[in-house]
Amino acid sequence: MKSFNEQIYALVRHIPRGKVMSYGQIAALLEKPRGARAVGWAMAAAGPDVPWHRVLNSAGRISLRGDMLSAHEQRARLEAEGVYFDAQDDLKLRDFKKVQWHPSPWEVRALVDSDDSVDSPESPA
DNA sequence: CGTCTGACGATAT
DNA sequence: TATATCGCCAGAC
Repeated sequence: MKSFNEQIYALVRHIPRGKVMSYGQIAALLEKPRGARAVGWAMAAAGPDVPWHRVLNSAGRISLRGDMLSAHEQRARLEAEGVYFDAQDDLKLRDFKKVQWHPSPWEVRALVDSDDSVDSPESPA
């Protein structure tokens, strides 16, 4: 059984381009309904192969880490995938519900189990 | 080990 | 509807 972190990365790696998910949603799909904060922690330590920018909070808004730079980069990456932001709140998605990915629980387990990627930079070929 | 921290989230005010 | 609080999980010390 993969660790919670590994499962998180495996799932996030499979979020389709132009789609997003919330921290709590990811935790719930991995059978830890109250593990949203842990997901955020995992994103902070995510490697370059993890599309961390496709993960937002439950309000469909970018969560800040203190500096605004990372938030700005996250927004830029999402816009590059065709995701639009609210004109009133530049960190909030315009149509969060429409771009949110809703994989079924069994689909999630299947892709998490089949994902053999590892977090370390040196993945065995 | 116990304690504190944080890219969260639901509830109470 | 907009803050303030409190609970949770994995890690860092």
